[in-house]
Formats: sequence, structure tokens, C-alpha cells
Amino acid sequence: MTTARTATQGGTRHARVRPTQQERSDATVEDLLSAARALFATTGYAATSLDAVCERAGVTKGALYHHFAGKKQLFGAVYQREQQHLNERITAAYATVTDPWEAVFEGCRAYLEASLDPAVQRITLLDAPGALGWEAMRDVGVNCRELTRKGVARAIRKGAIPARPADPLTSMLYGGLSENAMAIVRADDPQAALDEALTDLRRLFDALAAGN
Amino acid sequence: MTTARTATQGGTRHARVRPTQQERSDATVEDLLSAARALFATTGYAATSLDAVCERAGVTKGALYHHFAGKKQLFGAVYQREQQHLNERITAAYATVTDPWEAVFEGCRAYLEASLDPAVQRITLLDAPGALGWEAMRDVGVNCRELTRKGVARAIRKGAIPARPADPLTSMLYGGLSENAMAIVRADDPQAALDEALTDLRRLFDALAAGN
DNA sequence: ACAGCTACATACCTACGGTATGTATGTTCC
DNA sequence: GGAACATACATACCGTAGGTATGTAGCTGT
Repeated sequence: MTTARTATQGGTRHARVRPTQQERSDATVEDLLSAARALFATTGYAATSLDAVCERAGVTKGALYHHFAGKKQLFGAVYQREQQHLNERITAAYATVTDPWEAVFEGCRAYLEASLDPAVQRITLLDAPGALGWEAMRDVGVNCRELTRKGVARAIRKGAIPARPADPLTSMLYGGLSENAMAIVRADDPQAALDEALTDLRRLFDALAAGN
Repeated sequence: MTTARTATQGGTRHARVRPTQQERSDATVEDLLSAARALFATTGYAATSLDAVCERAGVTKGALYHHFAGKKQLFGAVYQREQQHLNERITAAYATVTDPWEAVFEGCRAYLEASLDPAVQRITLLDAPGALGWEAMRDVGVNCRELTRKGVARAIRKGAIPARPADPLTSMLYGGLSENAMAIVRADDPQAALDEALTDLRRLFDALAAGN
């Protein structure tokens, strides 16, 4: 029987017989976000029903609407998590190099490679703009675009590349890499396409550093 | 009364008392596409109901489903039209300059400026990826990305910029300009942001032409 | 002019997002 | 420790919107 789990039988995650409310909530939210991410990634935002999310999470819509205001907010939470994971990868790669401009390059490489994951791509690049809108994407606490901006601004401030406004270059890099990611995974030979893109990105960074 | 128009009273567009079937179809499709574009642009794809489209077009859903397979296909037709208009503007700007690389620059400028229109932006940049998918966008007869690719490839072939693969740079330009357009219209001073973006794009083009 | 096809209109079905309400479980305070 | 309250759900229901099946008026070839 596919009925929702009861608190008495407990979940698979928490062994305590009498979990605290916080633990119950956290576990439910985790189940919902996990189920939602899986379905949003494979089926897409529009084609994913909240009933399907609840069934996969082993919960009913009562639980979902208790923790999230609606489908859009649920997707927003999934998106925010995705951005957080991306930021961690980018920041880690960014920190491996001391030179400010080379650090940006490593961050860009990390973002590009992470964005090759079809799940990441579907959520953050294909569905998020239409589902959340551009402003809501930007207002997410830590987002990749803002991270890119900070890296670019720092490289300019430190004189690693000639002085210029940060915003236009930020858009070119962030948008360009996003588009690149989508093209690469759909190429006949994705691995070759990735190598080609990284080589070209290297040349672009060199050209930008050398420019007046 | 908001009833659908009858063929006997005729439309506002065609004065003939007995329009041919082709003319009837063309007029209806035109009405539907026009109404759909207006609503998709303002309300967005998901929030636009087909009933609303039909009401605005002065037609019923029978007519809509006679000419289009569904909501997605209707949006696809609107998107295709939008791409066509963009391509006309881009191609016109592209043709004003003889130098292959400068021609690409003018095409990019035209694309960027055209993409500042909120209607264009909402349809082609925000909703299209999620609603149509990336492949369907690419498979549209004449799309901006493919146009960019041709321009870049020509500039490389003619030696206007150092030899390099066309795909990565195409993605960087097309994706970067799209992102730029979305950032510009949401800037505090859009006009200043546009000027800044164009100046920066100019520097980018110079740097790419000068690179090894 | 009549048979047939096209171009719609009308009525209906179903799935899904959202809501209102009921209920069980944890928490707090005396 | 138990009563009063808050939290965390489950259940039942509604409205909307995409899609479909069927009917019909008008154009078209013969």
C-alpha cells in the first residue's frame, strides 16, 4: 500500500522512536526537495505534477503545502540548492589559484563542467528563467552570476586585466558559458566539444588579459 | 456580445464578401498568432490560457486546434516568427559593413538592441527554453544562434580573426549577449548600461581580432 | 447543384494546482 | 503529569485550463 508514512513507524532516515518536530520537518523537507529535484530534472518543471512529487516523497499534498507556498516556491527551493552546490564547486576551483584572473578562469571551468550535468542544466538553465523569472533567479542568496561578478571585479581591481566595467563582461562570461554548456552536451562528441570550448575559453582569457 | 465572428460579416482585414479558404485560414492564423504573441509577451507562457488567446483573437478553441497541434506548437509558431524578425534586423545590420568581423559586430549590436524589447525577451529568452526545449529552439528554420555561427565562421574563414573553432565563440557571443540584454533592461539606468555593454563588446571584438 | 472537404463552433472530459478542514503528534506551562 | 496549545501533517474538495470528440456552416471541384 502506498499510503503516506506515519510517524509511529518512523522514517528510514531517523531511528529515534519519538523524533522532535524539527527533525520531522527537516526530514520531510529533505524528502520533498529530493523527490522534486529528481522529477524536475527528468520530466521538467511544467510536466512534473505535485502529486507525483508527493508520491515519490512518500507524503501528501498537505505536507507539501505546509512547507512550501506552492509549486513555484518548491522549484525555487530546488533551484536555490542547485545554485548552492554549483557555488561550492566554483568557489573551490576559484581558490586553487592565486592570480585573480586565473582564478576566474578556474571558476569558469568548474561552472562549465558542472553545467554539463543534464539535471543541473534542465533546472538552472532551461526551466528556471521561465518558472522563476530573471529577478527571482538573481535574488537567490548566492547565485553563480553574482559569484562571477565578484571574481571579475576582483581581477579588475587587482589589475590582472585592464580596467573596464564589470557588468558587461560578467554577462558575457556567465551567459556565454551557460550557452556553451547546453551546446556541448548536445554535440556529436561532447568530450571533444568540451575540450574545444575550454581551449577557446583559454584563448579568450588570454586575449582579455592582453587587451588595452 | 463576444461571440466569434462569422464569415458572412467578414473580418476587418479582408473586404471580399466571399473570401477563399486560404484567405480565411491565413487571417485566422494571423489573428491567433498576434493575440498569442501579445499575451505570451505580457503574461508569460504558463500563465497564458488558450481561452484567453481565443477570446482576444475572436475565435474559439476549435479554430486554434485546427491550425495548431496544441499550446506548445502555438508558442513555437510565435517563437519562430520572433526569430524571423530578429534575423531580419540582424541580417540588415550585418550587411551594412564589408569587413567580416565588423559585420559580426554590427549583427551582435542589432541582436542586443532588439533583445531589449521586453516582449522579445520574455518569449525568446525566458519562456522558450523551458517551453520548447533547446533542441526545438535550435531546429527552428532560421535562428539567431545559427546566424551568429555563420557570421563567426565567415570571419574566421576570411582571416578577419585568428583561426579557431567557430562553435565555442558562437556560444559565448550568443549566450553572452542574451544575458547582457536581460541584465541591461533591469539595470538602474538601462541606457547607460547599454552604452557600457556596447563599449565593452567593442573592446572584446578588438581583443579577439588582435589575439594570436 | 451536389458531393466532399475545409474551417471552424460547441460541449465535454480529465489532470493538476490550490484550498479548506480534520487529525495526530510534539511542545509548553502550570 | 496532564491540560492547553502549536506544529505537522492527511483527506476531501474545487476551479481552471489543456485537450478531444462531435456537430455544422461555408468553400470548392466536377
